[in-house]
Amino acid sequence: MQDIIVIIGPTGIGKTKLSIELAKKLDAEIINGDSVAIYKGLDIGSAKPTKEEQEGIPHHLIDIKNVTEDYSVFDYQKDARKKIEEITSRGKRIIIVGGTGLYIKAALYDYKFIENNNYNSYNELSNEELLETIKSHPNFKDIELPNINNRQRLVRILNKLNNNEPFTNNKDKLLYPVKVISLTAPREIIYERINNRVDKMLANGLLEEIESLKDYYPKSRILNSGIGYKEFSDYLFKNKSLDTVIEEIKKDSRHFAKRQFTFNKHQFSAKWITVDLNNFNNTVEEVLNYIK
RNA sequence: GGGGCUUUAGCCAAGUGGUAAGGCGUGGGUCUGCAACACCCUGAUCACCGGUUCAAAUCCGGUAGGCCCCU
Repeated sequence: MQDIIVIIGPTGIGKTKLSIELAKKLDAEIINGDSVAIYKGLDIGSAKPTKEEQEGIPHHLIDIKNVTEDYSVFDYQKDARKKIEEITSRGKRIIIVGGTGLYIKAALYDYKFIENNNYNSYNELSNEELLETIKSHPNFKDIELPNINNRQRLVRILNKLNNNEPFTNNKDKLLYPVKVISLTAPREIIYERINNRVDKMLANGLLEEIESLKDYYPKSRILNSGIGYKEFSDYLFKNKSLDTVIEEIKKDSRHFAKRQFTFNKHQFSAKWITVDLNNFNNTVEEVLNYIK
């Protein structure tokens, strides 16, 4: 099997563009690695490539869910692995692109999840009590515990213990041959691009997209957590000003980009490439050289 | 020319005698079922000079910047 090309990097750095250029030259198909582009209708705010921008390259795992549906790493792991097999069997090369590091990592590495678990949110327990319950649980062994303030993770651990799920840690075991390209650029430039891109999204009709989704907000997890969407909740249902919302989206995107850097730096073993924003072809060439 | 107010980290800001809250931003980090998630860490001797005091960001005097009023 040929190496899977994986393209990661902070939001707004040009991952999508690079993936399409590469796909054209390598006769590859693209698997989306972005947790928001999974959803139908979230086009502008997720910076999903339009049909024209896709230039005829097959794109997978885009628009496969409705905003009212939930989707998780586990689902992605299954879907992505299935796509990898499928595309490989057709003899085509694969490019995985996206900003959701955990999704991509869980698909490529030997992360263990099991089917059908029961989930309890333990609303009646305080964080302290959660921690105590975990520590005194019969299945509790040497598990690394998260910070006590991290309720979300504590609840997950307790659920794992109850369901007797494995805690095996195979995060360094790769399942496929890969070449990971991690895109970077000076921080100030990325932040500037992010700010500009948000303005562009609004000019391209983000507000209309939001209005069209208004009815789904109450019961959609993704609309209340995705950057570029969640911030509009207060605009639609309270009356926060549009300007404030726009500033929040920019801020959240900048923070996100920073976290992506951290994740990519420590969770992947990658070839780091500084993007040439003045002449993107140089970057494409550089990546092609690396792949060959 | 006279009078009053003001000056705390990149920004906002609490603190009126016992040795500097907090928020934002920034930077760093964690990461196996919400991951565009959740969470952790991150900074100052308080404009400057001098005085009072065992002890001053806190009181007194002066200098400088800012704001306001009067002539």
